[in-house]
Amino acid sequence: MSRSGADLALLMLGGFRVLADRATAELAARGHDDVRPVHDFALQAILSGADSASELGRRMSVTKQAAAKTIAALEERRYVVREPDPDDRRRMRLQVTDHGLAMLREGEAIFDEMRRSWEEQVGADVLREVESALRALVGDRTVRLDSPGWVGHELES
Amino acid sequence: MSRSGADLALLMLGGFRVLADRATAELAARGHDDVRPVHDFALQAILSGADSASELGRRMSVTKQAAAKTIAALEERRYVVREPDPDDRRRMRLQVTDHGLAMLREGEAIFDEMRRSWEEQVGADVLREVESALRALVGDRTVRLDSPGWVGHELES
DNA sequence: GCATAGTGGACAACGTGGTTGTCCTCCACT
DNA sequence: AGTGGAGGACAACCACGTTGTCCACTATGC
Repeated sequence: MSRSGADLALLMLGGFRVLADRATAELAARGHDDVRPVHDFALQAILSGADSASELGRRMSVTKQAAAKTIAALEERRYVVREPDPDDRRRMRLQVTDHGLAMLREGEAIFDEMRRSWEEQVGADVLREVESALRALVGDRTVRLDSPGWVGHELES
Repeated sequence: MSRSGADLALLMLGGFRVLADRATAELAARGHDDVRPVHDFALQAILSGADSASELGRRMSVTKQAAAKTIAALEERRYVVREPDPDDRRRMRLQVTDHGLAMLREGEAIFDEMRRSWEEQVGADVLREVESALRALVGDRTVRLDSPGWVGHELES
């Protein structure tokens, strides 16, 4: 096979999609429907300090407008609240709600569980190698999440 | 770190994106601008027998409408031509042009070269393990390519 | 031979998650 | 006080999917 390079790329995309699709389904099963990993990741970023739209945009390497849309979605689903910043009247400070924290915890557990089960399947040392090899490939780049659509699909069972 | 599961997913996405972005840039540098890996993959599928919109849709696990749009893009860029099928007057038979073949060859070479260089970086046996571990995760699922936007960005250098 | 079911394809409307571009408010600095 | 820059909102647009509908044609069954 001479498509090995392309296949490899597809394999990575496939791996991500499998994980993301399962996580979406599992999250839905646990009561957080209509949530996709983007939301989880964004929430994570907000929690770890990206408390404004502009800042969130920077962290996720998307425009502030895109970040604002994500935030609007999160707000609508009650994962975050926005309140005017008393110190800077331009800003709307973001705050993760309890509901958001719960979702975050669920997401974390789901992803960790998937990792664990894969580890069981292929072996701990192989997984370690996979991770470090991927890290070598990806380097220090921030992983951008601007991938509309990649995750909004049903499992194909 | 307790985000290891989520990080792992992100790592895969990141790996894919690094590969895809580089391929896009490299393809552009070689005269095929405005081509993204989707096009390469679709062309590949057409070449290997998916010679109609419906069939292409089936192979790529998208609707025939989506496939038709991809085909329209490929046709516009002169990578394929559509001509009426003399035996079945409903069909428009697809044919990859020389220009398309050239792009395919370039794409292949680029992906293979990236694979080779990664192999050099992490070692051949590690790469083999990565591939088989990923294959174990992905399973027999067809990797869907319905990932709008994931690849149309500039490298961040 | 002919009605009916199914397939290929086109068109339109829509959804999602991005992008630019513009504008306004407010902060910060000279 | 005036000016530059940051935060944010709004609108238009793009890419790439999705449904839904419709038509032309093929294939099948009586």
